[in-house]
Amino acid sequence: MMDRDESHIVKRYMVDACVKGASSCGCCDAVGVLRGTLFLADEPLSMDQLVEDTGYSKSTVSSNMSTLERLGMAKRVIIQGDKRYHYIPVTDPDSLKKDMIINKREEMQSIMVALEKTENDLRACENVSPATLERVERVRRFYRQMDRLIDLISRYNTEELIELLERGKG
Amino acid sequence: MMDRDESHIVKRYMVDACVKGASSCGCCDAVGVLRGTLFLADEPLSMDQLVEDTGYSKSTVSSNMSTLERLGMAKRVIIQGDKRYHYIPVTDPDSLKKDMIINKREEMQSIMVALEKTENDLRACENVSPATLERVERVRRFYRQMDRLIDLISRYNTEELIELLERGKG
DNA sequence: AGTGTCGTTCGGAAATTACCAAACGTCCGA
DNA sequence: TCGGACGTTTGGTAATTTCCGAACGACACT
Repeated sequence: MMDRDESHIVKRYMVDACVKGASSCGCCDAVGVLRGTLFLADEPLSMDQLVEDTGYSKSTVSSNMSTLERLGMAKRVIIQGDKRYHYIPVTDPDSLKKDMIINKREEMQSIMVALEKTENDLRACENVSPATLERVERVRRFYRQMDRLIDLISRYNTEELIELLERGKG
Repeated sequence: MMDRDESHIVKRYMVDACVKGASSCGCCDAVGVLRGTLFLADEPLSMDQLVEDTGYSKSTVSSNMSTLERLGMAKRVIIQGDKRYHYIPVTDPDSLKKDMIINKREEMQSIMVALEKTENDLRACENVSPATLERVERVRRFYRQMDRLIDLISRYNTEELIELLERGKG
């Protein structure tokens, strides 16, 4: 039998996992804690409940819930007869994959833009070694390829992709 | 004609791009600056040169170059008749992809381990709602799928993947 | 062994970030 | 139009992170 203290221990793993995941996207711990809490809740949580469950202040919860929303990891829902917001975790695999890819892609593209500018500037520059230019070109090709790949990946759902790649491997 | 000041401006884009990329893997700015500098160098750079070019201290360069190495973005090379280390940027697409994937995969797996523990603990727990358990299961399935997918992706090189997916799309 | 050159590690300072409490704006019902 | 319940924004503070200089250890050459 599991009492309340033990249930906190259960939460630990989930929260830790989410914190780890969050910090690897450059998010602060609070984002992970909130996501983990949301996952293990029996029902949509209001901000007050999140404040109580996590121990963070209202302002911290508010701002971090918006980043969680922006990342596509949580959603607001309306509860009938309650004017407060309530949050649910996003668990649908295809949504999660989609947002994961969208975020990664934006990253890629901003790097690509910078690489493009660099390449142009280098070409306009006289005393630059061909090797350097070649190197920048190569990296840019890499990012362009990865971007293309991510685009293609986004057009399939996960099962399709796995099947396609397993088949292709033969 | 481009003088030294203008060449610094050229560097800016590249360095900025790398800084952005670095911070999205949770690395500090110095990692990005060092990578960018390495990309635009005409030859392998010693630590002293990196210190001079970036303005960082020797200790900062040293520690951040090891993370750059760990991430597979830079490599040490031996220059004949010079006992100092020299660094070159990794620009080979397949190496870059491989390391990108390895890092992502380690991330995934540590999350999966935590999710597995959570799921087991939840099963051992009496008063947990089926909906919660279902939610955790779903997320775990997602990460398992993504891990499988990443594994498959790592078995192809980028061109093969792009071709396969373009063909599959039909 | 002694000396000089490298690279890493360590402790403290500076800068950045996360967090909180309070003030603020907004929406709804009275 | 007022009052109350919510959520967001804003300064200030505490904690973390980054960075530097100094000390240290390793290696090669004498």
